[in-house]
Amino acid sequence: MHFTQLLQDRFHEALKPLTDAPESFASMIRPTTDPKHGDYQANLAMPLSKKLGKPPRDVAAAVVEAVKLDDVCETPEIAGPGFINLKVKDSFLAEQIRGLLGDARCGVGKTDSTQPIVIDFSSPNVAKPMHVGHIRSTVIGDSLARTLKFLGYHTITDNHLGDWGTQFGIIIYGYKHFGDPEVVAKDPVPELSKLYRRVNGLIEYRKAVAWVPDIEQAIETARADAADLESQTPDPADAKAAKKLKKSIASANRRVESLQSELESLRSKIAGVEADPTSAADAAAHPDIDKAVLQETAKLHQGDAENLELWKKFLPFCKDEINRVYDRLDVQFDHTLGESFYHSMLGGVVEQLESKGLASTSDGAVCVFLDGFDAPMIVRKQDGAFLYATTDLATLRYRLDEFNPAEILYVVDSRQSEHFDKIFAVAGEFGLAEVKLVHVNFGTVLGEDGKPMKTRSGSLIGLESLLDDAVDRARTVVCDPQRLENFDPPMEVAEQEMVAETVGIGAIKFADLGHHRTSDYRFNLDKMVALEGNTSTYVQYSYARTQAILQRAEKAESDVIAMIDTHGLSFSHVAERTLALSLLRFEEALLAVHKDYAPNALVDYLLDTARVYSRFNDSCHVLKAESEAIQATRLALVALTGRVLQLGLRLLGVGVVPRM
RNA sequence: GCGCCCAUAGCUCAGCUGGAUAGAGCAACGGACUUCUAAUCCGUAGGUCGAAGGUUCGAAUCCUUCUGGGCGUGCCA
Repeated sequence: MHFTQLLQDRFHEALKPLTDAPESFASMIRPTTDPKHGDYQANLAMPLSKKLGKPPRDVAAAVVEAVKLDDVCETPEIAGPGFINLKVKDSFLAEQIRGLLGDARCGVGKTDSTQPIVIDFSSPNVAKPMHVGHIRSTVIGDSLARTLKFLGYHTITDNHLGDWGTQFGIIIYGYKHFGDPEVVAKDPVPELSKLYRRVNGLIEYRKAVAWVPDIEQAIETARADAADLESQTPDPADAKAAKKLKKSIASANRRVESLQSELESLRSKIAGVEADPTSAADAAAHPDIDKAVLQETAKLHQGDAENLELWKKFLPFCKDEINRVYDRLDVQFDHTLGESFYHSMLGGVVEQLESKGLASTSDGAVCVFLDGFDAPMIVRKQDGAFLYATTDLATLRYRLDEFNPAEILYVVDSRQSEHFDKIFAVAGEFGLAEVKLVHVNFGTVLGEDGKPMKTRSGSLIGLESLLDDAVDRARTVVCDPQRLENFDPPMEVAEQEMVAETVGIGAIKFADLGHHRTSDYRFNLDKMVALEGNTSTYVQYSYARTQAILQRAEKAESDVIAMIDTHGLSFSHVAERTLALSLLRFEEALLAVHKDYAPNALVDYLLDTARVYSRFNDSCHVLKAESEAIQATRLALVALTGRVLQLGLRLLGVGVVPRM
C-alpha cells in the first residue's frame, strides 16, 4: 500500500489538461505534518498558479474539481494560500486493513526488477580482532540487503575480506618465532589471536618508540609557533587582523594539546610493554620485527611455499573467528570473496590499463591520472606490489562478468569517498560502467568525548567485548527481579538469557541504524539499552504487548479474520484510525530506505508506529471492548501491529521476543 | 594550499525532490497504575535552524560569502 503513489496517480490524471508537466506537480503530495490538515496535502496549486496566471486558490479549486478521489478520500479542502488537504476515507482505510490480514508481506509490493544488486559490506581484515569501526558497515549493509531482498530485488551480498595483507605476515612471523605447533593445532582460533596480538603489540611498540622523538620535536615546534603568535601585538586599528591572530593562537594551542595527548598515548603503550617482563624480553629479542613481518608478507605474495602453506592452514581458523561474530549478529553473506581471490588477476588489470593508455609510469609507480583529481590513482607501487585500487578494479570486473548486476553498493566509510570517486571514474573509462555504482558512505562512531572511539591506551575497542557489555546491561534490566515477578509462567534462566541477548544486540544495531548513515554519531551504551527513549527496547516491548493481548484473547490471525468477516471492520476511536494509517505506510518507509540507502527511515517509521500503538493501547482496551465488533477491529490492528513491528525489526536485523 | 562533509532545543539526534505554528527522545516540571506488561500514556517548559546576503508566493532545505569544526589529500586499506 502506497497512499502517496496512489494519490499522485490520481492527481497526475487530473493535471494532464492543465499542464504539460503533470508528473512534476503531482509529485508535490506528501503526508501532512499536522493531523488537523488531514492525512495528506497537495502543494501544487501555488507553483502551478504562476504558470497559469491564475490565483492559486482558483487553481486548487479547479484541480479539486477535476481529480477523482471519491473512493479514497473525503471531499478535499482548500486551505491557506492554496493547500489541498486530503483525508483518507475510513471505509477505504478499513478495506485496506482488511487486505493486510493474512498477507505475509504486510501490504508491501514486489519489484519486477530481476537484474541483481551486489552489496559489498563489512569487509574486515581477518586475523585482526574486529572492532567498533566494523559495526556500521556490517549493520547498515545487512539491513540494506534484507530490505532490498524483501522488496523483491535479487540481492547478492559479498564480504570483501582483507585476507591477503600484512596481518598474515604478522601471524606467520608469530607462528615461526613464538608458536607452539601442538598448542596451535589443538586450539587454533584463540592461539592465533594471541600470536597476532603478541606480534602486533611489538610492532606498535617499535613504532611508538620511533615516533616519540618526532612527536616531541613537533610539540616543540608547535609550542614555538604558538609562543611566536602570542608575542605579536595585534594592530588595534585592524579588528579583522586581531581576530585572525586570536584564531591562529587558538589553533596552534589546540595542535599542541592534540600532539601532547598523542605523546601520552604512545608513552603509555611503551610503558605497558616495558613493565611486562615477557613483552620486554620479546621487544629486545626482535628489534627489526616490523621489517621482518613485511618480508613474510612479501614472501607470501611471491608464492613462497612455506608461507603459502601456513596461510592456507590458518585462513579457515581466522574465518571461524570472524564468523563467530557474524553468527552472533545474525549476519550472512552469499559470497566471501576476499582480496586473495583476486590476487592472480591484478597483473592483468594493470596491463590492460597500460595498453588502453589509461595508465602511465611516474616515479617508478604505475599511475592513472584523472581529470579533477590532484593525486593519481596508483595501481602498482615502485616495488611492484599492487594496491587496493588495483584489487577494487579487478573485483569490479569480476562482478560484472560473474553477476551482471544492475547496481553495486559499496558500504564503506566516508573517508574513502575520494578513492571511490577515482575507482568509479576509471571504471567509466575502462568500459566497466554499464552498472550503477554507489558508494554507500557512512560516518564515524565517536566516543563520549566526540572523538573517534578508542580505549584509554589508544587502541580500538573490540567488537565482541562491546556486544558482551550490551548484553550484560540488557540482562540487568531485563532480569530485574521486580519485573520478573509479573510473569506467569515464571521466566526461566534460559529465556532470560535469550531475552538479554536479543535486547542487547538489538540495541546496538538499532542505535546505529537510527542515525542517518552519513552523520557521525556518539556511541552511548547506556542510552542504547535504556528502557526509555528512541530505542529498540521500546519497539520490542510494543511487539511483546501485542503478543500478550493475542495470547490472552486466545486468537490467532485466522480467528481474527473470521471475526472481521462476521462483524466487518470499522473505527470507533481516533487512535484506531491513526494506527491503521500508520500500518499502511510500511511500504513507503521501505521504499524510502531503498531510495537513499538509508535504514534510518525504517527506524523512524518503527518508532512512530510503536508510539502510535502505545497510545492506542492506552485508550482502546481490547479484551474489555464495548462490543464484539469493536473487539474484532482492535484485534485485527493488534495482530497487524505485531507483524509489522516484527517484520520491520527483522529487516533491520533486530529480533523480537514474545514477552519481556 | 586544494578537495569533501558537518553546524537544528540544555544533551543526543530526525527533518523526504523548498510548503502551513521546525519535530522526537533524554534531562526538568506537573499529572495518570486494585495494568490486555506504567519498559506505558497525557500535559508544561525549552529554538534568531552557526552568521550575513541572494533566489521566490514561501527557505532548516537551493545559491554565494563568512565563522567554527571534522575528514581526506602520490606509492596503507
